[in-house]
Amino acid sequence: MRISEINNNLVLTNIKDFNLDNIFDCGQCFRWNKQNDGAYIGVANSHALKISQKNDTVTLYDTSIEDFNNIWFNYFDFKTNYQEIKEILSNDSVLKSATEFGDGIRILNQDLWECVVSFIISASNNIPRIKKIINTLCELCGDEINYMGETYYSFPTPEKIHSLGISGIEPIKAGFRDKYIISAAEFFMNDFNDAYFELLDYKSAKKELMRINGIGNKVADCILLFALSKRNSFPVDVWIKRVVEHFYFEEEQTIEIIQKFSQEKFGKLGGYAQQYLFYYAREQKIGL
DNA sequence: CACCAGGCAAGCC
DNA sequence: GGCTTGCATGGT
Repeated sequence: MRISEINNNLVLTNIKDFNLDNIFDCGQCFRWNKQNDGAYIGVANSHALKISQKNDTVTLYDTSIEDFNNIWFNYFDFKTNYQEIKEILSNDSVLKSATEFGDGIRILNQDLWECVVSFIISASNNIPRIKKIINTLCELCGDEINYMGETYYSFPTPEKIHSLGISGIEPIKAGFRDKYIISAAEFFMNDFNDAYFELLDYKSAKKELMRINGIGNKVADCILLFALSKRNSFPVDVWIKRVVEHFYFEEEQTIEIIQKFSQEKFGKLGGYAQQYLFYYAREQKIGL
């Protein structure tokens, strides 16, 4: 990767294993929106960003090299060698196809608190509505971010959300999940924070997360994978269940069996495998 | 009108 | 323990 600063934009050249459509459409994040010109605009870590790609050149608009180093380099997981991961996963014929299909997927390193709330909202919900609820929440009580002449909103703090209470967040129409969001905010105002979880391994971090009402097995695994760098985490949702059953089993299996099978099969690369499979299952219509 | 959506908790046995 | 059911809301 080579970085040059042109006007106020950062231009990254010779970028490998990186495709914005793959990254933003594989279901890991909810705050990026495609523009008419093909670029994406989103907010992460209280910073807005417009980003576009043409082949192996990626442009970050109106962004300083400091913000790239402090925020976006880690957010887009540039430290990880995806070529190597795909090579290893390709030993399995199904993953060979899935990694070719979702060639430019990367797992974003997302904010913990935002991830907790986002995946609480994801339960028994569909992706367009998850995005809408999160966006409304940010507009309701996030801080204004002025960027390229437009106003965007940061993800609200636990304190801010908690101060509104269940009735206060009613406008976001989260339905039965509203009480879970408020109780999660309490945890993050008291016992929980980033530093606390950094000390814990996969199993104990999962146990702690599941103390929160609204966080079960699958939601916890998503948070571990997307915000806590537990790349062995293999979240099993309905799509993953279908795709694993389709390729590796003759008939329907329980979630527990799917999860155990996949974790043993993919090991420390489980999270990457899960993302390639999820994208493959959803985008490549294979009769699932 | 049913049925479903990146599940979960509570209530049963 | 495992299994069933209700859950808010919006889209088909």
